[in-house]
Amino acid sequence: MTLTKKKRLLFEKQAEIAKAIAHPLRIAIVDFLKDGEQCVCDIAESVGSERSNVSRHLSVMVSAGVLACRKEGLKVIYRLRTPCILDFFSCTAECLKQQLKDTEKLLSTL
Amino acid sequence: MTLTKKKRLLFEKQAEIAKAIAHPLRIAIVDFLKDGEQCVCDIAESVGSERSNVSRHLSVMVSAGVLACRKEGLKVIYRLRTPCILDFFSCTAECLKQQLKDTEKLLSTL
DNA sequence: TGACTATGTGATTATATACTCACATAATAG
DNA sequence: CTATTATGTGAGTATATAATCACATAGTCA
Repeated sequence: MTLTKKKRLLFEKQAEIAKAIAHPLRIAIVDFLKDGEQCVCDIAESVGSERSNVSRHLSVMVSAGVLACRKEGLKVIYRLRTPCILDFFSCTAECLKQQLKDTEKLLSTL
Repeated sequence: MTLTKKKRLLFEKQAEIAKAIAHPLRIAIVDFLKDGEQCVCDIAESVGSERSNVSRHLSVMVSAGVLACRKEGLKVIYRLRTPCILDFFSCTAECLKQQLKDTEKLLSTL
């Protein structure tokens, strides 16, 4: 137990944000929202899942502070709250590239 | 089902990477490793958890491609494999700031 | 008002994950 | 060889998460 309470709390918050995008469907949602806000029904159609399920995923991401939403008539429109979330995508790309590179290096020694 | 197989696979990989850091202890580990590689025993002491538990968390992160490791005598030394993972930390900071800002805005209307 | 549409939620079930303990493995030193 | 240390793993339990279905709510329009 060498972590301070402050750090511990920060790490929990950070983990909550990471958790909020740690699901293929939620990644798909974030990807879909990168070009602008969308309603639940369009999001559901885009990612190919039930509305009730999508609605739950959306609320998780709102709770974590990844998404924000507003009502517009019958619809609820969701949007990314911080564009930096998209940086995560380029990092994952780098991770996957690095994985590929390491695999190639391993294979070349055989 | 409007997602292509290719996108679906990519989103799964990305989610796996996100999952790999979506835990307070794993965030703590990544934070500890930002200044350089470390062995399991030192990591365990730093984050304040059992070695067996830490070992499991480490293997999850290696599988996802977030960490890499090497043996050195009795010890196994872990390190971040892609520095961009640390960018996630600044993004979460931005998310938390934004949350605070929104809360303040809400309170000011009362 | 009633019909319709979009969204959210309760309850259930299935699955995944985390933690602990005891034990196994591997490297090293004597 | 034995003892020691660092690490990893199997099994069990507890908890968290996801998906589905049925239903509730809220806004719109005739």
